Amino acid sequence: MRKNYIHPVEITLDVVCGKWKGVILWHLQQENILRFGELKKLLPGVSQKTLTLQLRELEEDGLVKRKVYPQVPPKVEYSLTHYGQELEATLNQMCEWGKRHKDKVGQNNQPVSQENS
Amino acid sequence: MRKNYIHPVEITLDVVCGKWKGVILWHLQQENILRFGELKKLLPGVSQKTLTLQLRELEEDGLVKRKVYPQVPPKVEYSLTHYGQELEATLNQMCEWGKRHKDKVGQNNQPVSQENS
DNA sequence: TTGCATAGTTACCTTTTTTATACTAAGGAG
DNA sequence: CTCCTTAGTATAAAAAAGGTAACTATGCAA
Repeated sequence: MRKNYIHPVEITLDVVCGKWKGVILWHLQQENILRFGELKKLLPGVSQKTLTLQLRELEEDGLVKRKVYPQVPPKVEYSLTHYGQELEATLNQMCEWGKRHKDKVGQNNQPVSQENS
Repeated sequence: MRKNYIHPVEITLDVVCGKWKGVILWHLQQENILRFGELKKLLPGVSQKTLTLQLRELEEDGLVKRKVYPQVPPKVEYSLTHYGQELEATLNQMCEWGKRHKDKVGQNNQPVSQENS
């Protein structure tokens, strides 16, 4: 157990709050099955290490299933578990809110004053 | 924007992913208006500084309104903005998922409070 | 023999986030 | 005059998260 949660929303946030987890879950929801390399291409900027770690945590939290094919070169497929699939409504809500507010977020902290020295 | 988002869900996660932000938003959604000290009591374990910082970030992201009464001792009231209120559906979804899976994520969990959505 | 393929691992480092502790302002009560 | 109140600041420290670059395994193809 990682934490004494004060409220159920924290449980959800806890498993979903990693820099890339939201997008990972979203893509797995769309595509059903994705290989490691496919995910990597879908997340421009992730490092191998970070992607591995995010996937391992999602797996540990029971959201993602990891299927390893005993081949060389390796082949690993990721998909949502039943638990992960039940996040669909939440992810959709987050997507909707995000779309509505993408123009709003973070516009009041623009460091624009470079006029005088 | 603070980041080059590759998907709208990231926007939402970005403004909601702070250690205490989920519960803060939840309580503000329930109570409409809360003073700083009331919030502090509702979040056992939070430090003054962290609570201040979380609230400042929520304010900066346009989710929370801060109303200062020019008194001594000071009185400051926090409430959700319209933007913040629009997170209601998302928060409710997260709460529901969290309740369903509190037994899954970490087995030796203390029971979470059963406030209703 | 060399090189390529995939899905990692490892060591090291920087940045971000959170915590702990002490301190402040200004009026009213005693 | 001193203490109490609230909503913070200031400073330092610790912890967590994420990034970079190099390295691994093993079968196959040239």
